[in-house]
Amino acid sequence: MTSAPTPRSRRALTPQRTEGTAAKRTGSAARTGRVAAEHLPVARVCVDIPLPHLDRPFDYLVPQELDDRVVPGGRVRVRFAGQRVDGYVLERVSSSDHPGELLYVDYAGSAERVLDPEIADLARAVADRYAGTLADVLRLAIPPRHAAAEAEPEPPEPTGAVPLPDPNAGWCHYTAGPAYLRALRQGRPARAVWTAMPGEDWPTRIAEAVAATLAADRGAVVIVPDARDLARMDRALTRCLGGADRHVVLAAALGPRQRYRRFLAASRAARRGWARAVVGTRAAMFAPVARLGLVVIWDDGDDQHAEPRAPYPHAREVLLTRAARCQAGVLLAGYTRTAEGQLLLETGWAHPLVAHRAVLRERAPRVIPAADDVERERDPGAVTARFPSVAWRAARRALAADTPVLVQVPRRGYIPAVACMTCRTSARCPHCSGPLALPSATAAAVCRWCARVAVNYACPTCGGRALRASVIGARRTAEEMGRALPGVPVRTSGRDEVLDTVPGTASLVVATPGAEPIAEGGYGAVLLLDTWALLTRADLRAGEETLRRWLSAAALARPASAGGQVVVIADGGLAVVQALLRFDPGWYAERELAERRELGFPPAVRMASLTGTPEAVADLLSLAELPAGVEELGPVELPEEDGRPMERMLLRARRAAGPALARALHAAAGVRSARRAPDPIRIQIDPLDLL
DNA sequence: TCAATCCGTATC
DNA sequence: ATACGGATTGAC
Repeated sequence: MTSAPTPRSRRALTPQRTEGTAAKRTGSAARTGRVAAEHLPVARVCVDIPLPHLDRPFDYLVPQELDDRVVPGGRVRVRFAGQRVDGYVLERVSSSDHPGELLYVDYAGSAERVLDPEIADLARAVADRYAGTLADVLRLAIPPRHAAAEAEPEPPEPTGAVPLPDPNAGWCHYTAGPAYLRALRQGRPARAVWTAMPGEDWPTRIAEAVAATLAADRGAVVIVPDARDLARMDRALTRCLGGADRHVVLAAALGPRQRYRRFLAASRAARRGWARAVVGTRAAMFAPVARLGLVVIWDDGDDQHAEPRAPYPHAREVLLTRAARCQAGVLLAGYTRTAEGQLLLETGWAHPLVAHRAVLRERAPRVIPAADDVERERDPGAVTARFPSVAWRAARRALAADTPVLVQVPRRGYIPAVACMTCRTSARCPHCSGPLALPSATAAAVCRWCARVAVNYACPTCGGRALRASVIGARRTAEEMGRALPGVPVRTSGRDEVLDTVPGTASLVVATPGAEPIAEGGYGAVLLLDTWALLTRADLRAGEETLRRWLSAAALARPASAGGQVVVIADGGLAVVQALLRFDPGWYAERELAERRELGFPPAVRMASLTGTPEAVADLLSLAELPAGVEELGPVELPEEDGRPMERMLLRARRAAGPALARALHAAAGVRSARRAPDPIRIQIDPLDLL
């Protein structure tokens, strides 16, 4: 091309090309002697480069010899800015709008269509929502290629009808339960927030919902937090779907080959139009499924559902987006209800599925709150001191009845939070409602969000002026308790070793939250210890999270009629404890959401956090054309990284301004990366850890 | 007047 | 990230 004064405008007049001319204007083609494919010679490619300003398709010519391997959704290798990079073919088109010469696609390994069109579309939407790039999302969505797995033979299409679930088996105990199953059976996009009752066999209930969906010849995606839940879900699906050939289990932990193999199985089934179920941990939220009719997420409050890699999407949000785009049903499920679930109910987008009160009373264990007296904290080492007599009584009673006892102990390493010395209300910034921190024993409290110093802080609840950082740290109590209860077998289940199940006989099971084994017939007693550590976590979601953990442990107890007791060592006046006592997480979620509305926290608002060096954060902010009404909080200092100071800034916007906020941040990041700004910035939308 | 270097911009 | 073009600088 000769240099024109305004090449862009001149080239814009160039008419759309046919395949022949497209090939001719490529100089490199003449040199290499390559010829473009006759039909649809242009491939629009998403190159695997994470730079925000390159987050758009690039066009390449398809050489004749690769005609049948450069397929929409396939992988290719292309030259980009002088380097060879991988990319995905988004589509094949007859001509390009690109004014310059097109390069040829270098290489296409196989014609396997790993990027389903629905997923490409979803990935774009997710990237937009999270101010990220399509390439980053595709990296989360598509496992790395493993060539050997592509050559393996495919299983045949399963034959025979899916057994129909009985809507009166388990779902009849929930308001609108049978109607929900019926709607799925008819292929309607029924959306529900389900609060499972204690003792519920939730994998079976979910499997029934999946069976109803498959019976309507639509597909389903089920996401669970961890491998243990995945194994349970797999078993339930095998049982309810009359075999293992109608669902695919996906998990990152499988290893590269198995992982790619399973992904291919799902992908090929979807391409053939076989309605199937995919079940997995969070990466499976992007698995291709034909005619998606239902998305399910179990325990959507579990932080395992938040992807730690850019652009940090949350499985709940991805699935909701996906369902909305596909007209699919939704089942947001858990023993508890998140504020996000509550919001879906209050906007009328989803319906509640809650247990009928009478059944709940029948199934629930008895919950006994035991006062958490301040005295004990002076002597945290002594088990007996941490362990009120009510708890000992409940434990001994359960053991005497030859039933197991579950002891839930928080994990170590919670960040100390600041609370009122007198009434223990968490201390919040009077200006922005962020959490306060005590930099040192003598210094005044500082807001972790807006960095304002809270001088003369007064507790809004009791007027107290003294603050203290709660000293937290859960000790392993297993041996000590074992010593106190001689002759009783003691088991532990935690990070290092997670037990799936324990026998229904007298034993002591000490577990950290999320690692509680299921006991045959249920636990005779569940003891919730060191609850102070959970309740005062320096986390906005401390209350919700505490209830979630308590309920998942309490749900494993026997019904009160069979002697099941739950002892929670906390003040019975606290709302969280009240919610546990009444087994009413819906009530708590209402309060929680109302409070977040008042304080301006997600999901009532959209938040964005910007993390980086102070210069980088300031630079990004100066470039970003933020929508009107965005509130800037901070910045606050973070610990140094590689000897460089780091800070974090929060942006608060109305939910409706969320897309515009993400767009503005992505655009600003694009400008920065285009001019090779040295320090990167992490942009997170609605991050879980809003400290 | 020419080469070495810097800066900005595009990457198909 | 490179890669390239145009502007800028500095030595002949």
